[in-house]
Amino acid sequence: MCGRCRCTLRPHDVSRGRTLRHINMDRYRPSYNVSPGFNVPVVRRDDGKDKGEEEGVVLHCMKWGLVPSFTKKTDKPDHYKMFNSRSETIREKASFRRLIPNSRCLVSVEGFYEWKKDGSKKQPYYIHFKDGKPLVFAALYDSWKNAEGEVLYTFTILTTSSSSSLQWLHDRMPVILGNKESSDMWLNGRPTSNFDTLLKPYEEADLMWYPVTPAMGKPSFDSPECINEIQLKCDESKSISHFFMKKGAKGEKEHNNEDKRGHMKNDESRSLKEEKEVDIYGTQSTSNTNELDIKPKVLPPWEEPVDSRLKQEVDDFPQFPAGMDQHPTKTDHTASSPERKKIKVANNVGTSGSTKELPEEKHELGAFVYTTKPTTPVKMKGKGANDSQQKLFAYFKKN
DNA sequence: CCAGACGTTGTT
DNA sequence: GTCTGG
DNA sequence: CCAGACGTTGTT
DNA sequence: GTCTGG
Repeated sequence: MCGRCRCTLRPHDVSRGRTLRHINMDRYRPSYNVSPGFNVPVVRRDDGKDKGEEEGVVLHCMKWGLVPSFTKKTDKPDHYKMFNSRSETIREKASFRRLIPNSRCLVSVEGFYEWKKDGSKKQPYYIHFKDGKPLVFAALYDSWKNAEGEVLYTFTILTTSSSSSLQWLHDRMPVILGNKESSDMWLNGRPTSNFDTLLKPYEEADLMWYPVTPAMGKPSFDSPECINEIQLKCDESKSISHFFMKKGAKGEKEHNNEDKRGHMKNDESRSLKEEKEVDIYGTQSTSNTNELDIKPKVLPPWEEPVDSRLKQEVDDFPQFPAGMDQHPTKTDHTASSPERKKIKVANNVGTSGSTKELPEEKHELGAFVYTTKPTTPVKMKGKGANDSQQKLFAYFKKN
């Protein structure tokens, strides 16, 4: 994958010293935190037209995130939909297939970011070449004309499976053209060429990486700080262990049943700096074990845990029939009057209810009959929702 | 014939 | 634009 | 890709 | 969680 990168290169670096004709380069803004929708310089062929151009190659600033030429003129361009394209399937996909013969281009960046997922936690890493030279990505571009007649050039970065050394971080990586031969082939190859040999994971040992501040996750955070290496926090269990160690008596019961493998996993990096010593015994200084975030247990309604008492109450309800997604009304026909026990529940919450007229449908479930029909939505969360409603909301979120 | 799609990623 | 599906 | 929101009627 | 916005 490749959804964020650093491109602070000078135009001269992108064109590798060649003097190329510039197109829209005034739009280029170097950035440590480039995301889809940004203008990025790409190198592409410029055959056909002006014959006098050097090398038939231009340096063209385009927006990252492909908007196919057949996109409806009235549509709002969405650069996040196709900022990547799977190299394995570009020959099959209508949006990419037609670009392979004559719309290949090269994207040069100093490095890119990848987020490692650990359960619900995400840690960004910066990946770059050991010697700092630019990474050259294989890309495809297209142009689209909007309703005003303005032409928009966009590109998509090809992806492939990850190299063996990056597999731990992510299962996809951008297609990196690691030498002049391969980048020349992608740029200058004949329209009918088979480019399969280029569209492979980059397996050489000169790709390096290290963890960076999670603050760069915000697309507006553009600063050299994005690529500063950070010291990863210790493994959760270790931190907790230290927390208890400090408070409790030192000679007390040891926390021996913790996962002892955990802290090694989080320390993956391959950086220019000296190899870090592996802290096998967890005796590393606590100096970087920053303040433990002890959040007060005040959660917004949509994160509130289900109250066990109410959950029990709701669990007594039979499951909704499959496909029921309207606001059902439950009627307990075991009661003497059908109207006596009518409880409205909602399983699509947070929106103002459906207004379309739907026929009433009945679903029998044991002693109960569920009736689906458009009703005023039950307020389930936020200010104004009562306690019971919020708990119901939590319940339905869980199921 | 016309209508409709046309994409990747990840997965709490 | 071009392919697939009805 | 990640960040950020997640809400409305009627009127105390 | 899930949707929208950048």
